[in-house]
Amino acid sequence: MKMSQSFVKTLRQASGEETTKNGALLTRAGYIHKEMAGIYDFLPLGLKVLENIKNIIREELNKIGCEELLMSTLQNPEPWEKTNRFSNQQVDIWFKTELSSGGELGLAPTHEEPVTELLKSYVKSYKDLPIHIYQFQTKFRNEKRAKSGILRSREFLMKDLYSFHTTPEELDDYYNQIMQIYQTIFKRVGIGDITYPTFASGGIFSKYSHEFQTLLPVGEDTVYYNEDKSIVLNKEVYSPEVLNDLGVKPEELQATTAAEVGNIFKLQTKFTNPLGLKYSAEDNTEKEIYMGCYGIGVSRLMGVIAEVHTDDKGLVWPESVAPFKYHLIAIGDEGTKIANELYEKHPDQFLFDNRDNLRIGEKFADADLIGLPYRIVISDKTLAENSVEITERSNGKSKLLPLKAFQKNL
RNA sequence: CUGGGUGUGGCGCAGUUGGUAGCGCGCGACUUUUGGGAAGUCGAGGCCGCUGGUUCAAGUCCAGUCACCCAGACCA
Repeated sequence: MKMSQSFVKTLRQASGEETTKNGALLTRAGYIHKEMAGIYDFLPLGLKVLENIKNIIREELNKIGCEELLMSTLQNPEPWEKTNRFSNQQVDIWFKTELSSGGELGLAPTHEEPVTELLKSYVKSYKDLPIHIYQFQTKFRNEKRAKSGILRSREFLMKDLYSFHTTPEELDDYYNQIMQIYQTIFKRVGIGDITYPTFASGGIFSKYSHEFQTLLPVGEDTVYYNEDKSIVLNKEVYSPEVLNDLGVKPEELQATTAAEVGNIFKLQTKFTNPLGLKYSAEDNTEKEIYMGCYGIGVSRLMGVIAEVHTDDKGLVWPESVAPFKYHLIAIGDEGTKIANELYEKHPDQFLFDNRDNLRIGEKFADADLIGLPYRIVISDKTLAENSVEITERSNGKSKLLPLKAFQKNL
């Protein structure tokens, strides 16, 4: 991407409305733009980060045979009425709209009902199970208080996976498998060391669900954790009974704030029964289907990664999710010529700051702010040694690399 | 939703006892600069969130309303 051709500009100061690092830095660096409270646009760089995160999740889920689909956002009230989740009294975060003919519609806050309803058309026999399907989809939740940049939005991107099984044991196995996969995903996007599976309330059908909590000052949950035993539990389930269950004593736990980046539930038959999703077993009797759901807030995850990976100069993206690997800057006529050639050969690898008439300091400052893993400078100085200068964003260390060797590795 | 705070050029802010709006940055043109956010000259840009009221006169006072921020509550 050539910066001269992008409509996006970096900002020296973020709007005072953004009080968190993720909100302020992502805005200043041109990744996101706020429309309203909790409603954001993802600009070209921000979209690339989202896509990188999505691809990591996709790779991991596809490895274990999950199928991706894309369901509708507009919701028919009927299935939701069967589980008593369409009324504003029961679920107070609905955005609702209507057909021109007057019928009421909802904008999906989650997808348990429609996905269960969908499968009624396809699941008949034990031979059709298990099923694991997921999507990346925009969800709408009318939060009373959106806040913290893109950590708590009213419109956000979510990965939601649903699994359907013939037995509770099979659901348990699958749930445990997802627990592992999630940890791989969070590791790959660069927050593995501070993200923990966390005991949280499991609703009526299972004692616990698991949240994936990233320990973070701006997080809105309080969790208790014990690093040695690798135990983390949400404040909402903190009780003598639960501590006993988990085998920890109160004095072994430390309280801290955390941001929830994922949540997995064993739903059992909570949705399949009321919606009438059943299957015929080998003996031709009708049987219940056991369901699980597994979410990752993708746009929130981007915010959490941004919140964690920063320094006083700006963002410091992990290479796995960075919008580009290299931030390319040329100095002088010859440097510009070589940089252009390099860019034309590998346009996907570089964010090329080819803006005219900008002082070099400004370009460096923007490179730091935008936070790509490596900054490449090509100038008369480096070309005198047939080299480029490569600087790691994470530690600021620079070295010269022979131009040919650098090109070879692209 | 409760409590507190804030809405004034693109961004950050100032605006006194009511008298017709200003600063910094940014933006445009030109000149000189060019390895860490340059300097000069000239210039553009504002229904002071919105609606109503008081007044000869409202950014300023009053009422209503919308939006935004913070804390809390909520988060299936």
